[in-house]
Amino acid sequence: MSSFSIPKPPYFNFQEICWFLDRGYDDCLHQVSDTSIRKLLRIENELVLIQISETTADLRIEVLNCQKNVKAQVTAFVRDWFDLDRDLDAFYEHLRSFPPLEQRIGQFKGLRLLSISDLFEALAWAIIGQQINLTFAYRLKRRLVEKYGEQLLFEGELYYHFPHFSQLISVEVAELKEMQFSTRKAEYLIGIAQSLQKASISKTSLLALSNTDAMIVELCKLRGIGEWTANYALMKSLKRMDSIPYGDAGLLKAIQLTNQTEHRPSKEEVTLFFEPHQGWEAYITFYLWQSLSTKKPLSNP
DNA sequence: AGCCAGGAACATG
DNA sequence: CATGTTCATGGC
Repeated sequence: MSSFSIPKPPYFNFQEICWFLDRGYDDCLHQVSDTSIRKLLRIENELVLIQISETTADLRIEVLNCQKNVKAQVTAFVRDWFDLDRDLDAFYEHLRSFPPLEQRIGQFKGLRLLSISDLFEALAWAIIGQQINLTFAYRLKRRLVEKYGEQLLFEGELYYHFPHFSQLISVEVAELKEMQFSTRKAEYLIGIAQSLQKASISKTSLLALSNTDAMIVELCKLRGIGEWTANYALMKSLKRMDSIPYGDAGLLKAIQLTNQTEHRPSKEEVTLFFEPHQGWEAYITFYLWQSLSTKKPLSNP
């Protein structure tokens, strides 16, 4: 087992991150305990199980199952996953000018936007989550991952990795329907896997575009991807800081709570809400989601 | 029991 | 262009 450290940036709250990752849902892609997070990575055709904990100044990374030197790749993954390179000082300085919003999300200082690096995983997770409650969405994701993903048995525990899109390209709709996917979700997932296989869309091609709006246009060409899904994927996978998942049920609820209005905001009101916050839309959305979850004590390992 | 969940496609007016 | 319907199950 190898281990190494990554220095914590200013404003880093490990506990807030653990809370976001473990908001009472059954996420099969990481395990959160009192003091550490475990996650299965895929690095150069190998499954690598890592455990992340914190010391005063550092994040401590332990590679649990692998002898190879994967420090560079694991470090890169964690930096991306935890968004460690973001300067949040500027964000919190900005929030000070907006008391109602700061009151709602200022308590989450040090929470960092948790990314989903793989574009297929981000899109698939968004499609699964369309219009259903999160409890059910996590259940569907688990069924998909257990059937088509990769797994590693370590010390009697099974750890899972999200399936690569190539695992879904020749799946039948009926197969997914058996797992209680709706026909549409099944069609969307398979179709998007096929689009990625054909390379008619890719993270690289999106990154080559100049702005978020152009990326949204490209993503929305795919069946099953509308404005919400496109923005969600841009926020979680490409880290477009100006992406806004318009229409998101949680976002609308949180904006209503922030503005203390009687009704859910219209799209115009959402645009108006974010108008003064250009460049921090994704972070504000992420923090607003966190503000909706009731924190529970972390479960024992 | 009924309504809404981290929506989108498709049909219709 | 604007509105209505459908999807599928869970939680409150």
